[in-house]
Amino acid sequence: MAAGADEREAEGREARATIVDVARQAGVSKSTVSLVLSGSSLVAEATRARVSQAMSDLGYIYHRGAATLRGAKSRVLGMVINDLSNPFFVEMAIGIEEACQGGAYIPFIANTVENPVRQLQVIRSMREYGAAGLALSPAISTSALELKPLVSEMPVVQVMRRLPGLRASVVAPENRLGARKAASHLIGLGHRRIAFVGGFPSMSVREERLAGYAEALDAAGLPFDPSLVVEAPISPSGAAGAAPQLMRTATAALCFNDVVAIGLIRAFAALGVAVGGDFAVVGFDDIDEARHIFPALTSVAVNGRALGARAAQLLMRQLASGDFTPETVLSPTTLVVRASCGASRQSGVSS
Amino acid sequence: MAAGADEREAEGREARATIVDVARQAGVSKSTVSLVLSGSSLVAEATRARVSQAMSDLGYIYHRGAATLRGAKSRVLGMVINDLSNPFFVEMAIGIEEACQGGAYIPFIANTVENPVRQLQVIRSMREYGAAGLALSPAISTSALELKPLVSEMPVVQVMRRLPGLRASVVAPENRLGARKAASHLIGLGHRRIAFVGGFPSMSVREERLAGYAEALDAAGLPFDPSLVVEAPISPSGAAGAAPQLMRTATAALCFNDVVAIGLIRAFAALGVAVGGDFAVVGFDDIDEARHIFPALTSVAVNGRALGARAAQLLMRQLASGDFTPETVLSPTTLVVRASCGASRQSGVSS
DNA sequence: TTGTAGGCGTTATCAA
DNA sequence: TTGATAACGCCTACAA
Repeated sequence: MAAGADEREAEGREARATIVDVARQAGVSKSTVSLVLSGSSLVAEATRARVSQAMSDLGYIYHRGAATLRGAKSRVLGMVINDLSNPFFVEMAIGIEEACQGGAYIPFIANTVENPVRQLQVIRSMREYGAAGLALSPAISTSALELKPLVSEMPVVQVMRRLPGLRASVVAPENRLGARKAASHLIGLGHRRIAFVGGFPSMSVREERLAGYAEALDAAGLPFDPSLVVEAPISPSGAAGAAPQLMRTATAALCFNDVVAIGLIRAFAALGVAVGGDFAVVGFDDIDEARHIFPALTSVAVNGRALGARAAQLLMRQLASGDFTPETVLSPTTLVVRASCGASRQSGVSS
Repeated sequence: MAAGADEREAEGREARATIVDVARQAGVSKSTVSLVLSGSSLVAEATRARVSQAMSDLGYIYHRGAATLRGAKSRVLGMVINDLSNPFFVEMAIGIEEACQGGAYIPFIANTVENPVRQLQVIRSMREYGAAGLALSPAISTSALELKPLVSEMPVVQVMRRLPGLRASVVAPENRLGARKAASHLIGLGHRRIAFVGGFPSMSVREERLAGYAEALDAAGLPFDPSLVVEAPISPSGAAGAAPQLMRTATAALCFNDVVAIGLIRAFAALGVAVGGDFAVVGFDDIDEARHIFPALTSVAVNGRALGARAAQLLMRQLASGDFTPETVLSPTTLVVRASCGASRQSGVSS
């Protein structure tokens, strides 16, 4: 008895123990071990204990590949995130993780670094390994066409960003409304030449925020001046390049997001422009640093953690029901006013 | 012919296509398809093209579970990270990812949120899914004993932190030397009551940095005063609690890391203490924000990205050679002097 | 409550 | 250069 185990211990590098080994060690059949593994109530308590003991004696590791082959359900969710160096997406990822823990799913993260090719690889890998579903924050200039065959028959929730051609759920903030609120606030403070800074035309989130910006101008009877819409990479340094131009052509900037806004504030500081006084800056997302930078950044709060949690919940609900019909969830935003927009000017302006 | 495919298209929810389906569609045997999949040069170019066409026609997805069952090697590396909300570990993760791309491995990240139980789950999952190796930055108060059986027969590289009882490679910065340099710098600036702030005794990294701090005091003939060693959670708010006490008992603080140091600077700002003037603060890691906070933070630079890259390279080398003998790699640190330590005091002090 | 007998999709071995 | 066949470890019947 237990000859297999002895053999194994004799050799240096032992082969992975299987349920057959465990069964032999515990003196039961492999079916019984399988029942123990699946937590069935059909097994006698004493038997279960013996089997568990055998498993830890042998260092048994469940072989999920074999299990999914036979049709078992996977408890793994893939999180495909475009840019983990942006704290907002880290918050979102943490929100997804927290929600998964409650639902007994286990999320694996992959960071695509805004690289569509890498994103393709990563999603393919996750499918190959049998992920049950996908939470996807697509990389910039992702092709929905390329993604489609990879994600068929699998529940996918797009978080934050959305791909126009992809038939999949969406969980996103109300970008248009949020941007409109922010721009209206700036207009209310007396600004007439307000720039929109950051991002590139292909980005859906930017289109939405830009639309809100345009709406606010329109509602106030202000002209939409294309020269005030400044494209720039979504990075602190990306915004810096735009600063010299902005200080000449505008009195305020609504930034694509906080990363851009923070870059702009730093660039202005270097140029000797007093943000909050000479120039108003508003961001989007309200990441943690917005509170701490000087001057504190006025921003449209999105709550990435809640957004991620909602996405995970939707995903798990679809997994549980087996109904993958796409849904769209928009979550509201709040304008958080701080010093960077020079709210103190308000009285002066309204006079 | 191709009846299976027709059937499939007739039904709504089709089953996953297998190599048998592909073989039928391409008019070859499944062995040939397998050869194409593994990139064998034995297959005629025309055959390969036909098979590839069939695969994309059917939306074929490789079933890695079945493959590993049969003994194929996995190209997945597990990255188990303790805290992604600390930018330093994000940098480290990005470094690992970048290095993996070069080596054709694909890394999946799991964030354990400093929770050893979750860490156990996550590592178990990665093993179950057949990860080839593990880059592990252990959660606080991880039990090496519990981890051991989970990671046997698998190459593991510990990054940044190390578990005393675990027989696995280590890639870490020279914490002791770095802390010693930082403390010596403060002593050189004339400080005599220097606190060490943040972390808890069980953490290996803290022990090393604390040792360097003690060495510097000793070398300068200063006493080691346990009341100046302040425990605190590794978070911005954790350090804040210590601030009132510190402003009474010390003139400088060497912080466990930048997150703590930044929290301390903010707390001091709220208390009206001028950091860099009344009080000197030094951090560790040199995260991006250290440059940008006011006053700019003096910090011991670690270069998380390089650290991560080195860990990944070590892991991939071990995977390639099959020799998992533990190695230890220590990478040097640099003290980056900025305003928060009040370097301007230097002349005054040396006089 | 436990045991027996396939079969899942893939790869390796051998034969053609 | 390609095809047939036997595992791999697990799960689901069904039988005992």
